[in-house]
Amino acid sequence: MSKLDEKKKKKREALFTAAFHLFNTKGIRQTSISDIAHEADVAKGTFYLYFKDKFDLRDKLIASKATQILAQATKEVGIDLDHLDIFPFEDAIVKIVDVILDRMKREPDLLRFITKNLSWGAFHHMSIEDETTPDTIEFYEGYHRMIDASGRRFDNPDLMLFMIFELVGGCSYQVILKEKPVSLEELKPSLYVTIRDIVRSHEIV
Amino acid sequence: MSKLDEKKKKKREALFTAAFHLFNTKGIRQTSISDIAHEADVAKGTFYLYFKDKFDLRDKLIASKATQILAQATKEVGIDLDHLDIFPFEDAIVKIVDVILDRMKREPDLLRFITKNLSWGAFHHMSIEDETTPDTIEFYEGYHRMIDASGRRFDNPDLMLFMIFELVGGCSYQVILKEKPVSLEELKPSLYVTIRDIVRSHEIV
Amino acid sequence: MSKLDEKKKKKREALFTAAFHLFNTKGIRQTSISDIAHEADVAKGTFYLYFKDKFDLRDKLIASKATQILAQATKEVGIDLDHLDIFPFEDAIVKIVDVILDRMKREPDLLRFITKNLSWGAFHHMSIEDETTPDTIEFYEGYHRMIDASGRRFDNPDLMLFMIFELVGGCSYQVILKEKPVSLEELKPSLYVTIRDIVRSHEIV
Amino acid sequence: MSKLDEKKKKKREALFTAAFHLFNTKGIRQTSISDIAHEADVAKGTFYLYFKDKFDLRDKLIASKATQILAQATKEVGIDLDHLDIFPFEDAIVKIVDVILDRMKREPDLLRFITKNLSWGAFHHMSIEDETTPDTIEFYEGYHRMIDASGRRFDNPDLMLFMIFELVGGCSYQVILKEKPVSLEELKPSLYVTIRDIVRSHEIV
DNA sequence: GATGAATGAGCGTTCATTCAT
DNA sequence: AATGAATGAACGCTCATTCAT
Repeated sequence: MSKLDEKKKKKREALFTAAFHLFNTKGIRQTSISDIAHEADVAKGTFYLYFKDKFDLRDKLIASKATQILAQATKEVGIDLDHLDIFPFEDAIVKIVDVILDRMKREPDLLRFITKNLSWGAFHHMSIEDETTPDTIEFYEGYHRMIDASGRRFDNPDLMLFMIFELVGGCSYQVILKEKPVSLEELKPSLYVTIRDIVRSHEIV
Repeated sequence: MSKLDEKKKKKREALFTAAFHLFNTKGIRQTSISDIAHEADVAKGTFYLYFKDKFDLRDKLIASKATQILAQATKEVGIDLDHLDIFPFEDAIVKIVDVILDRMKREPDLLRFITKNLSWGAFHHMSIEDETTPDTIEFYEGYHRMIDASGRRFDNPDLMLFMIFELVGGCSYQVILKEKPVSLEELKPSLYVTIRDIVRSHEIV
Repeated sequence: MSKLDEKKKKKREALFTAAFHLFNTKGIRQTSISDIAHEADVAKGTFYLYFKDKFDLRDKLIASKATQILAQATKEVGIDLDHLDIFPFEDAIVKIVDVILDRMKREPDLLRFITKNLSWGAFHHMSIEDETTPDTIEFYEGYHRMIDASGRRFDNPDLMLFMIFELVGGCSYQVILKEKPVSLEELKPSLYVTIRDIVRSHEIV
Repeated sequence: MSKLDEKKKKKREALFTAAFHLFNTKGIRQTSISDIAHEADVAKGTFYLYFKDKFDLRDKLIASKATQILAQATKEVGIDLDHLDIFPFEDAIVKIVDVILDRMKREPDLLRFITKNLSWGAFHHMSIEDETTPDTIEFYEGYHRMIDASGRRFDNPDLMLFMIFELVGGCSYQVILKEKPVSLEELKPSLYVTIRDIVRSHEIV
């Protein structure tokens, strides 16, 4: 990568960082492009060299963050697709969710930002675009490979994932950020039982 | 109610209707107070006699709509709190959800508007404020009375409701509005099985 | 007219005056709406209550000025439509042109502003809109009445007027503002001869 | 001419062509230097190596186009300055105008562009600058040579040319582009009669 | 000479809010 | 209570111009 390209990457990164901070601090609506540029230490016009507008930036930011979270969680769990029998499928899913929830607990800003904006649709079609990094694996693909490796059959794996996704997403926001109606540690057992129920109820025996 | 009070009620209603229409048509951000006043056929200044600002109106609109939906659904299902044994508790919940989902299917605007904004927190603390009408029953209270009447015991009824709420809310948005990843009719069986699973897993036997 | 309407009229007038001055001083391109509002002593936002944008104002200004000039000139010449035989048709036209040229000489700003923008098309279709004042007569109509009253016949009165119009308009700009290639007094005889030639060449004998 | 000079000429030409196209398509005001550079396939910075700004380019473009039109028309008419008696002076002028009008009819973009911007002053002082090509003759000079060759005397040849110029310029714009108030073919006879009238009225007998 | 990333002043426009009527 | 003209801060965005490469 040339020196100039590196500098461009830096600027883009700076805008990302600044925007993420401001979106979380003041909310997206109260954050002006001026604010972002100022915080990123670039001129206002520079913003427009990288993003169409505030919402373009937001979308790219979400895609980038969400992909990264999923990739990192999957990696951290250390699933071995070749020996998934040791590791029952449900356990793998629950573990990934657990890792993600813990991370969200540590980084509530990330949660606040992601949950408000990420949905199944966005996720499903998320073209990881130019945010792809070497260690990014496409989560959705990985999920299907996990199912194949598990040797089990499900009537509608997409629906199954979707329901887990929405359940986890919906619950975690309230619980982690407001501790309402219960704390995260209180939620987990119930949540994981339900995840297992969802998996079980979709299995074809 | 005096003539004047009636006229005021009308203005307020007109503002509600106009706002609901515009929020759904152009989105809340692109809707100005000017737009709302214009569509409601009142002067701009009049808006401020009824609402603090656009978001005040939105919040009151949500509370009003959500309460009304829940109340109407509960009523339509015709639960007899004195004979809930005839009517197993899970069936009551599922029925209510079913009625709501069907209504949302018919009124996607309502869904779009509500889901984007309503969450457990909002719901739980929803001060029904001045929107209460004689036939509005507080859903949350009703829920607890249903549990009492069922004669069964649950470890954390609030958490149980919360999980059902988030699951249904999260899934319905995507499914009804985008038919992704499945159609509403395909979702229902899985969803209802999971709701029953949630109820069962919270029961103390 | 109510007091409020009067105030509105004043504001509009102030914007007109300010814009006319600035357009002539700095040119239309270099004049910002901010400038106009500032000079008119109104807030920037007020501008938009009266005009769509700078060019809307310009168009209305042109229509207003042009109509007024033509009306005033026609009036000043004191043509008696009932006794146009005393006053040969050519003489009437030349007299009107003469009055206008003299006025333009006195008010070069007006010339600068009008000539750059006014053309046959604009003139012909000039809906005098809301600029109409009691003493404004539609020049175009008046022209046709003059022809009728003259008792003479022309093959294409519109073309005749058009040619005179373009000739006078084109020549006057350069001559009055730059005194190139001749002075106004040197131009007049040639110009009037040509106007008479144009009239003569269109007459059906 | 060296290879490098040729390349430079090409760039300049490309900028001219791009600008002419864009000025006609979107209007001069809506055309940015960025647009021009992009369409000409050169970098934005390169623009400044050839022109001071947008208006510098425009002026040079006008000069170039106008000169070329006049030169080409004069050439096409094939006036023989040594035998102008065969070819009465009026006929020469009318012929040149005729050739130009026909060309404008075929290339309305050219007309739109030229007329809006060219006037006697611009023309008279048009320093043909670096646009001169071997076959370009200075029209203004040529005009005076034509008069000399005709053996006739005029009181003010410059004024005469000026009036013809403004008359033709003013009329052609409306007529060719809008066909108002008459078509080009309907205009021509009247226009040519008036041109001859102008010439005659300036002749010293 | 050519490039195009970066700049930042400046523009048009919107709009919540006020207040005299 | 109702109005809607007036305000002016604030915003998104453009773009001519510069300059390091």
